[in-house]
Amino acid sequence: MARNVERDALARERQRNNIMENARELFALRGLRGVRIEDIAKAVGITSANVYHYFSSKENLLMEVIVHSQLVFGEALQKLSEGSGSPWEKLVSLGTPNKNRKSYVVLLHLNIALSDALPKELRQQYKSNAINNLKVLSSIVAEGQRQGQIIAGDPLQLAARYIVDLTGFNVYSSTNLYEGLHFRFEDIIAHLRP
Amino acid sequence: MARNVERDALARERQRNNIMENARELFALRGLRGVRIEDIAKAVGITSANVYHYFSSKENLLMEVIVHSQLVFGEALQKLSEGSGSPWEKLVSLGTPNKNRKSYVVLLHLNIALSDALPKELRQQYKSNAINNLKVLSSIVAEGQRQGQIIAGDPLQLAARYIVDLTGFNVYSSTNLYEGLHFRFEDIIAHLRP
Amino acid sequence: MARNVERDALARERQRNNIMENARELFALRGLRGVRIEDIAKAVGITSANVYHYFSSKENLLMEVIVHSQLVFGEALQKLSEGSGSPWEKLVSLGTPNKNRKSYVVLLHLNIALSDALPKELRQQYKSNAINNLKVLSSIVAEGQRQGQIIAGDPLQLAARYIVDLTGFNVYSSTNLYEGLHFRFEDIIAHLRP
Amino acid sequence: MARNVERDALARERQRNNIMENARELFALRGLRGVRIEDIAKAVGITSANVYHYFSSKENLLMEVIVHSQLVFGEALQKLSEGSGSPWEKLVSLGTPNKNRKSYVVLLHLNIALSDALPKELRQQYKSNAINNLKVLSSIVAEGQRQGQIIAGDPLQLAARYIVDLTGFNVYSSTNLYEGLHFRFEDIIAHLRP
DNA sequence: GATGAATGAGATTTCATTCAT
DNA sequence: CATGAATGAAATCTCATTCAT
Repeated sequence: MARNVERDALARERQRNNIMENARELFALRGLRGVRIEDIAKAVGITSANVYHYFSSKENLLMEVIVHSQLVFGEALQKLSEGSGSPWEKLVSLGTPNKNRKSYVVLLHLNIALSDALPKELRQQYKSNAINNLKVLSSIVAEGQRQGQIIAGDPLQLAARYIVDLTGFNVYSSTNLYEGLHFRFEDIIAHLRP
Repeated sequence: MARNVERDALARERQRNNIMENARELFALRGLRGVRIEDIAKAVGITSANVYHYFSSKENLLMEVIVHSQLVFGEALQKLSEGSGSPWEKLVSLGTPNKNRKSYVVLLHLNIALSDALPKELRQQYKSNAINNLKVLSSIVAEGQRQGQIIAGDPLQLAARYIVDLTGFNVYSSTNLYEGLHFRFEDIIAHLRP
Repeated sequence: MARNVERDALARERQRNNIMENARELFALRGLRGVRIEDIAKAVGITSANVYHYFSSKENLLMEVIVHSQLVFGEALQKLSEGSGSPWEKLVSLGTPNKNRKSYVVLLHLNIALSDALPKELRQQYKSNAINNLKVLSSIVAEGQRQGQIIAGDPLQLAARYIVDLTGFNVYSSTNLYEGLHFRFEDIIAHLRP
Repeated sequence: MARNVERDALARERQRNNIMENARELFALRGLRGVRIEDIAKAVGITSANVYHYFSSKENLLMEVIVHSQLVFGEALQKLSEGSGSPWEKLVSLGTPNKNRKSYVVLLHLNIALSDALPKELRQQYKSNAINNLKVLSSIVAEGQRQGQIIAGDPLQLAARYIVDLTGFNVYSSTNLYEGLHFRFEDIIAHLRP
């Protein structure tokens, strides 16, 4: 019995994540307001009504997606920071496309979309999380500097600069406007090397 | 009888542009679904119904805004290209915030938001216009190379790289996530200098 | 000066008729409510606004069209009744397609449409005009009976019966549903011959 | 889980028919533009919004009503054709007012009103269905001829002639213009008797 | 949990009508 | 007269959300 309860809770959590991931992708592609509950439901393969078994409202789903995305990103960042590999490799890997790359695009979009139309509170929380993430990033940068892989300068400022590059690279890559003209992320951030 | 056909046509065109410009700002920040026709109408100072005197639908308005924005950007670019001033100054000025900067952000947003859900035809047209614009940009780059202001390399590739930077800078600036950490565009593209 | 006034009045009257005729045709084809002022204006080759120089409202235009149509039909009927030609020929000619046939189709449609959604007053007036017209028709029938061209019976009832045939024939002809299966009106009303 | 798919499908179909039948009556009397979705919804006893759960647009609803009406008429005709009773009785019953009579009037109206402004495709389909129905009718006529109840002649042509009469009779009856002057359908088609 | 039906609130769109030129 | 612009009122349509099954 207890087993079933646990199993149910697990299944529920899995479905919640499933929904959030689909929602995140859609929010990323079409903007926070450009997505209908039904779009998300369809992507997941369930009905709109069923979404409400997992999230109390669209607003709530949106918030959870934002927070969750940031959390996931933050965790990945932390893990990356603590993991093995040289700082430079870490920085490169963050921007290099792979199966997880989409998440960053999403974050990106959310950033953008956030500039308007979102509860102050959430926006504030989002901002402070972002800054925390930036600090983790800056620690990688600092370590890179120590190892002579990164140019000198305020690590936080350099981390922000790195974000500019990451952003530009991701948007450029995902819009895919100029066919034939591609970049490797490591070239984009090459100017950070000494 | 008392009508002046030319004047009418001009007034109409002016009002269309007026609406498009207001719509652009709003679409840029909130996306198609995040903007009500009434929002646009209010921004212009007319009635919702009157918007339909100029555009057949919200969807159509968006399309026209996209094309129009690109056109305006292209013209500005062309004018800049032909104008006086050093190539480097031209490149810097394009990214430096001023009353027109928003337009570029918009272009950006539209690019992104609409990578999905855009009529193939328009997307194709958009792409080809974008490439034309890129060519103009590359001519500025080439001139810069001739004058020793820009590093060597394929001008088109460098122009694309410039777009990456411009994009990153614009998004970073407009999201305004990390208060206190700002950049000047000329620093962002400094790596293009010899 | 007086000349000009007259001429103006005449021109005005002509334009009014022009509008009414176009309106009648459209009302006939699409129903009383299926026509927008702009449809009528377009058919005439003027603007919607200009229609209001001739008719105070759509409602008013509709009324005038109805009354006018009936009037025209009544006059034609009267003239036919008083004209030369045998009664049978007269009855045949009324239903036989020619450049004026459309009017009858219109009348027809109006009849139908009238069954709903029209001011009581107008409907009443329309009905009484219709009955007057029926009486004129019945006088032709009666004359036909005197001349041995029409079967015996109450002329009014026979006239009504004639209307049934005329209606059926006109609708059948104008819908043009069964290609290849056509009728001549005189065959439709052949049963009225002795 | 607690859902019964078959039952759901059936209920849906029933509700769709319910809406279509109510819509048909209204469209018949007032045409597409003369009927608001809310009128239909009210007649059915549901909300306007709910109508869109079953039909994608008012236009679409009209189309479906047209097709459906024809289908229903065709089925009734077929059943009548195969049923017991003499051919003559069958022909008479089709035109004799009863709870279903309105449907035919509707068909009529739609025919007329839509001769204009109807998608070519639908119009074509409508025509071919109409001809099929006419053939069924002609089989009744032919049987009537065999039994000596109908005059000689091409059954199809006679069936078409019957339609003229039916049309005229229905329109005449439903407009109700000449009070006191009524007909029985069997008298209208008496000329088809030998 | 999952679904289809149903809804209220709100956004888009239409249209008869007015008005300044 | 004639027109294009503008509008208010109303209709169409969308969508997040609830509910019975």
